[in-house]
Amino acid sequence: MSEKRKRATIREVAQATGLSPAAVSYALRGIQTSEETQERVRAAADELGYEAHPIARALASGRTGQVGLLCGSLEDYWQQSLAVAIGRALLARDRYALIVDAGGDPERELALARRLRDQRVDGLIVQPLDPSAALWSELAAAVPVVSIGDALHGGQAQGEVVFDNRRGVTLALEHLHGLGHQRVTVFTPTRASTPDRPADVHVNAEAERLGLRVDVVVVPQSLGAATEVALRVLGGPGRPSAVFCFADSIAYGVYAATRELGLAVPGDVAVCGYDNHPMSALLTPPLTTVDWDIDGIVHSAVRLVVDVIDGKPRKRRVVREPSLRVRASTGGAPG
Amino acid sequence: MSEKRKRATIREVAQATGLSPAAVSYALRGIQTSEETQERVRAAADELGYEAHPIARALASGRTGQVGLLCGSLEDYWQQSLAVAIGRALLARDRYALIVDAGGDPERELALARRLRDQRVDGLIVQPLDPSAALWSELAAAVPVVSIGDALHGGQAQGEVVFDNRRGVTLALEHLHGLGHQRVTVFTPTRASTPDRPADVHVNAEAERLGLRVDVVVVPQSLGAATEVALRVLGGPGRPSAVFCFADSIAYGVYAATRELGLAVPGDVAVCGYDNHPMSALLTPPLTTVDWDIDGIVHSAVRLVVDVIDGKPRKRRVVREPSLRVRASTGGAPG
DNA sequence: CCGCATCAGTAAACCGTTTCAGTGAACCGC
DNA sequence: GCGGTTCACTGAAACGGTTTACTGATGCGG
Repeated sequence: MSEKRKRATIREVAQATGLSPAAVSYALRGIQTSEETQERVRAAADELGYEAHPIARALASGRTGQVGLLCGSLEDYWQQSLAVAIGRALLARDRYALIVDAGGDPERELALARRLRDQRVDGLIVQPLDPSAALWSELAAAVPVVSIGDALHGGQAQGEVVFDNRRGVTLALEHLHGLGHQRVTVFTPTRASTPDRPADVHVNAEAERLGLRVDVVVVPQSLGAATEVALRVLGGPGRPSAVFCFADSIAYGVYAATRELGLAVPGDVAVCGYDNHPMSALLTPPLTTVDWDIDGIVHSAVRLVVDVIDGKPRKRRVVREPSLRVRASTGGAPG
Repeated sequence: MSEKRKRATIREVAQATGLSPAAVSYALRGIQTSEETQERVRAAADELGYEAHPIARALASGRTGQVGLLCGSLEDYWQQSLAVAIGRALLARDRYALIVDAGGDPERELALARRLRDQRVDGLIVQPLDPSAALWSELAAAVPVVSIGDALHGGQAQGEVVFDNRRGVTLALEHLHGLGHQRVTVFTPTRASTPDRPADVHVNAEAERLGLRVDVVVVPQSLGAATEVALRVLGGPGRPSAVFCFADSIAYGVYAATRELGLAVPGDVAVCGYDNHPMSALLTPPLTTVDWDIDGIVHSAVRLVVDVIDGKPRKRRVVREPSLRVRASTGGAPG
């Protein structure tokens, strides 16, 4: 039941030190003041328990210290891990993350991006569902944008952590092809159809090159929905001998379906994922998947956005290369 | 390359309508003004593309529209799901969540709680690692606090979503006892030792009642760390016939350990979890676990915090009851 | 027709910083 | 010893809303 005592303001610190509020503001930021004054001000601030009011500071300075994080779909466990890690990394740099989730809906993605800009975030990290949307250039003009995964079209983003999805697809399909599979069903999460859409471009190109027959099926990003779709595909006639899932979370749904259908993995159907979520190694059989070095991605994205915000010029574009983790779900390794 | 055009301010809307800024402020909030004026103001605001500046609003009104969410450890997958769901629910109520992660460290928890208060969040949802810390009462005096899980001591929280952990422990231990186990190792995540600590109180009480021998082992909340501890416990002499993990994530580590050690679940060791994360049903064997109805928890917590912020009196305390999902990992069901 | 509310709206203060445009004083080279 | 910088600091103006105190007009009961 402590009384709600008012916090000290910069004016009180100014009064206590006999300086002007402006001088206190400068001193606490270590600029435009003598060492001695800074020391004196710090002492008085500590004494009074003064801490700058972040809202007032944001209004005056135009910087909120908050970064928007716009995720394609947080139903996806890997994206959850990514979001958590980014939030943590931002906090370590004294920034707060505003995490929002488009739920796989490109329109919602754009609406949320607008909302974040209207909240005056200092920067935006986005995993674009629709990299080609015209809105991105408008947004990038108002706030620094860093993209993760697919690059925004036209290079509007101030920073990019690009996934070499072409390489990822190649790794997966070559692996399946090398194991003798002729027909592969590809499960890909909902996305806006764009020229870069991996499932449309890379998959078809790579399949053609390898002489592989592929069927692309769009799957909502949730365990339940993925399970349902997988039940239909694997339970129906003309079951493929292998499936390639464009997210480990989708592969988890496939596992649920194979269990329900009594199919053996990889005996009846081989499964390959994408992301390498930690749980993937724990499944039975462990999931073969394309690994993306989440730490490096997080580090690059946060560094890019913070540097752009702070006005430091820095490499704008980082390309990430995947690697294949071969495990038992494709029969490519002992189980 | 659209130019960074300045946004309209309330003064411009006032000018356009021939009203005072105050009147515009009132009109847009639908108070103290005639219907007709409100309509006229709305039209002008739309015309100018005016949208209130959230920072300025926050400074003047003292409300930021942001709610802090302080998680015990986001290494835990269930807590990740909880955080995501709470963030989504808050957004649906036009609030942003500031999600931070104590990483299992009670001191860090308190430091972060302070930081969130200093950020001027309107409210705080917390999954307390240390419900007994004196700081809570100081915090609760400054900002509405809603606890999830263990209740804060002394009833300082303005809202509580309480987990009946005693019941959860009873369900798990009775189940294992009923299957004939005599010795159970309990893996519990790091927490401050408090009078309410479930592992200390409920487990011991229940074990005594059932005539069960239990060993409590504290485990850091991460898959890797849990695996390591489990390897030591299950690989050493005197292996228990059953383990009870106070979080499904820990059970995942146990699964990894049993795999490495070549132990059969539940044949060599039965495993029971706590949380019922969706992945738990997908493991081989599916994990028996204590289920907590995450949707209800999220709904209650968000409703409590929002109502307190909005000054609506509401039931302060909600108690959640768990149920046991019996699956094959304890041999209690066909696998 | 008086006294008292109520209503719709206004002017100004306020929220607590940062930043801009000075201003003396000290210091510099010459 | 003089013009020009640099240094350390000040006063006031932002930043863009909300809130408080007040005002004139209208309505209403008696």
